[in-house]
Amino acid sequence: MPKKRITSQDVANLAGVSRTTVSFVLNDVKGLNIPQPTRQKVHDAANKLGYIPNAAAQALASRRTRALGLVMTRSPHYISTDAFLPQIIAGLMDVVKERKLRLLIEYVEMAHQDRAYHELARAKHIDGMILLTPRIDDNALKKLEQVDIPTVIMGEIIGTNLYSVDIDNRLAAVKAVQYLLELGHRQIACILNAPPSYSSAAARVMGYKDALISAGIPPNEKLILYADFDPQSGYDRMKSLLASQQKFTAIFIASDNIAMGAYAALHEAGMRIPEDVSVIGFDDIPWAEYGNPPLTTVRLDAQELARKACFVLTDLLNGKEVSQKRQILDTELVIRQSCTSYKHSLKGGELLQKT
Amino acid sequence: MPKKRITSQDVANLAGVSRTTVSFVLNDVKGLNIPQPTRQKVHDAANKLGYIPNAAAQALASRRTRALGLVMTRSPHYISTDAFLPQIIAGLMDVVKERKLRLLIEYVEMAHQDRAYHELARAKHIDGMILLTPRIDDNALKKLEQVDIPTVIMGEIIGTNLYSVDIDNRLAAVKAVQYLLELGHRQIACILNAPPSYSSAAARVMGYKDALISAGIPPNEKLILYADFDPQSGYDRMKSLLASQQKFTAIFIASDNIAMGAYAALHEAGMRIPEDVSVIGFDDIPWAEYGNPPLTTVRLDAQELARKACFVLTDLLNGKEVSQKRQILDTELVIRQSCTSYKHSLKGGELLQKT
DNA sequence: TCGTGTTATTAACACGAGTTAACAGTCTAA
DNA sequence: TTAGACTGTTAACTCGTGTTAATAACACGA
Repeated sequence: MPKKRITSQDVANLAGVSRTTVSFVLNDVKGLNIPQPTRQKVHDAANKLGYIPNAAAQALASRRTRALGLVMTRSPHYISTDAFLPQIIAGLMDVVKERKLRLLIEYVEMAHQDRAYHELARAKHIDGMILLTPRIDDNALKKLEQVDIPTVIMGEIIGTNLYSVDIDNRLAAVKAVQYLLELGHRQIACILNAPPSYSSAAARVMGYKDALISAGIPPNEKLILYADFDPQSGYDRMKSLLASQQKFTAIFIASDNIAMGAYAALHEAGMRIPEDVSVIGFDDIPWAEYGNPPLTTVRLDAQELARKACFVLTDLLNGKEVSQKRQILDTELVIRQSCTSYKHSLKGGELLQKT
Repeated sequence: MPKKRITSQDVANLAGVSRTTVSFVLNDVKGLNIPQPTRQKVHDAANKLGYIPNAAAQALASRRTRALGLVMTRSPHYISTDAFLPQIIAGLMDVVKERKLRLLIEYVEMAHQDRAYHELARAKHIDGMILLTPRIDDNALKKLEQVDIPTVIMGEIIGTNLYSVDIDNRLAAVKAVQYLLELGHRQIACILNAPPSYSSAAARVMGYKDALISAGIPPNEKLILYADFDPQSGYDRMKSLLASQQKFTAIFIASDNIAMGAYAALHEAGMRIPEDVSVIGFDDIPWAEYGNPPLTTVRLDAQELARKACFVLTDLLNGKEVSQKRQILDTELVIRQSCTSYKHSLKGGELLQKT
C-alpha cells in the first residue's frame, strides 16, 4: 500500500470540521474568531497526520509562490569566479529563511533579457526578484520597468528609478584614494573592476579622479586601466601597466578579485608590496585578509547588502511602503599592510619621484 | 484597463480549437497525431498572445514542478566562505538551463534535517534534490532514505547507497603525497580540510597515510591537524604546527581555502615557500593560481562535478536507468611553484633533517 | 414564541493547467 | 450498405488549496 497523499481534506475529516476551517486555522486568517478548542483540534489532526500543504496548489489558489528569485545576467564563466556570490546567497538565505520564503536562482542570458523578465513574471515562478546585474541594455530596461513584478536591484542601473540597494561607489573610491594621498602618494594608478560601461566601474573612476583633483593632482589617463571581473584580467592589466613604464608609487584596484591577479603580476615582476608599490583594494573578499601582504581595502559587506535588498523586497511584497527607492550601505576602510607612506617607498629606486 | 492574464483558454479561443488541443500541441504530447495546420494555428495564437503557461497550475496538474533543489546544510557563515559555491551553481545552472528546469536553493539546519527533507519532498517544491552536505546524522540519514524524492549527493555519506557523485578523495590525496615523496620529502605534515567526522577529511587522511606507508614511512600523528573549512582555521592550525616544533619539509593541505590561511601563517613566520617548506593543496580554487607562490594543488573540477550530479538527477527524473549509483570524477595534479625537491630545502636550516 | 443579532461553520466556486475516455467523422474491407 | 478501424477533437474530470457568500447554531430581550 503506497503512502497516500495527505490533503487538507484528510485533516478536516480527522478534526471533524470542514476543509475551509482547516485552511482558516492553519493560515491564521484574521477577522474571524474561531474558538480555541476548534483550533486545537485542527492543529492536533494536522500534526498527527503530518500534513504538509502542497506548494503548487497554494501558489495557484493564492497567486503567490512564496519564492524570490535571484536573477543574474553574467555568463556561467563569470558566475563561477564571482567571489561575492556565496556571501550574497548567505545573506539572502538568512532573510528568506526567517520569512518562510524560498530562493530561486535564475540566470538570464544578456541577449534574452527582454523576454526573460517578462516570462519570469508571467509564469509566476517568483513573487519578486533581486536583480544582480551591473548592466542592462536600454531595450531590456524598458521592458524591465513594465514588468509587473516587484524588483530590487543590487547595484545601480542608470536611467531607472526602480528600487535599488547599493553602496556609494564614488565615495568609497574617494576614501581609498584619499588614504593613499594622506600617506603622501602623488602618483597613483588605478585599475577598475570592469569596463567603463558598468556603472560601478564608472562611479569608482569618478571617485578616483575627484579625490586626485581635490588634492590638486590632474588625473593621468595613462594610469587608468579597466579590467574585466576576474583575476586573470587583473594580472594582465598590471602587466601592461608595468610594461608601460608609467611611474606610480601606489595603485587603487577597484576589486580585490582583480587585486589578486595584480598581486601575482607584481610579485612576478619582483616588486615588493608595499615597499615598492602601495596597493589598496575594494570589496574585502576573504582572500584580502590572507594575502601577502594582507590587503588594505574598502570593505563592502555583500552579505548585509543582500539582506537589505531582501528586506526591501519582502516589504514591497507585503504592501508596506518603502520610503527610499535607493538605499545606500556604508563602506569602511580596512587598513592592513599593503600600503605604506611615500617616504618608505623611496627605497624602491626605480619608482623614485624626481622632486 | 489592466492587462488580463492570458490562459490557455484564450489561446484555444483564438486558434479555434479546444484547450485540450492547445495543451497537446504545446507540450508536444506523443501518441497522437495532430495535423500540421492545427499545430501551426495553435503556435501562432500562442505567439500572438504571448502566452506563458502558469507554473503553479502546471505543477499542480502534472505533479512535477520542473525545479531542482540545491540543498545545503552548512550554516550561513560557512556558506558565505564556501569557495566552491559559485562553481557549483554555475555548473548546475548550465544543465538546468539546457533542460528547461529551475534551480531552488535551500538551506536546511542540521538540527531540523529529518523533518526538512520530508517537508521538501511532500510540499513538492522540487522534483529532485542535490544534497551538498558533507555530513548528516544517522537519524536524519534514515529519514533521508525514506524520502520519496530522487536525490543525488555531492560527496559521500557513509552507510547509504543513495546516488552520489564524488571524486576519489583517498586516491587524490595519495597523488599529492606521492608527488612530495618523489621530490624527496620524508617529513610531510598534513592539515585536513575538516574534522575527521567528515568523510572527505577521513578519506584524505587515509590517502595521506597510505602513501607514506607505501613509501616505508610511518605516519606521525603529531604532524596531522584538522582544520575547519575556512581560511582562519588554516591559519590557526599552521600556527600551532609551527609552534609544536615538529620538523617537516613539506605539507599537504587538503583544501586550498585552508592553504590560503596557512600561507599567511607561513609568511608571517618568515618561512619561504617552497624553499623552506613545500606546500601542496587541494581543490584548485581561483586563488591557487595567483598565490605567492602559485600553489601546486590537486584540481577538483567542482563545476563539472555539479554538472554530473545534475545529469544523474535529471536522468532519474526522466525515468532513465542510471547504471552506477556512485560516479567518480577524475582529479588532476596541477603543478605550479609551491613545491620543490628536498635538496633545495636544505637551505632552510632549521628544518634540516638529521640524516 | 418570535424576531434579531452574533458567532461558528461550511458549500461552492476559483485558480490554470494536464489527462482520460468518449465522441463525431472519414476511410477501408466485406 | 454496413461493420469495423482509424483520426482528429473535445467534454469532463483532476490536481489541492484559498476565499466569498451563505447558512446553521445559539443567545438574548420582548
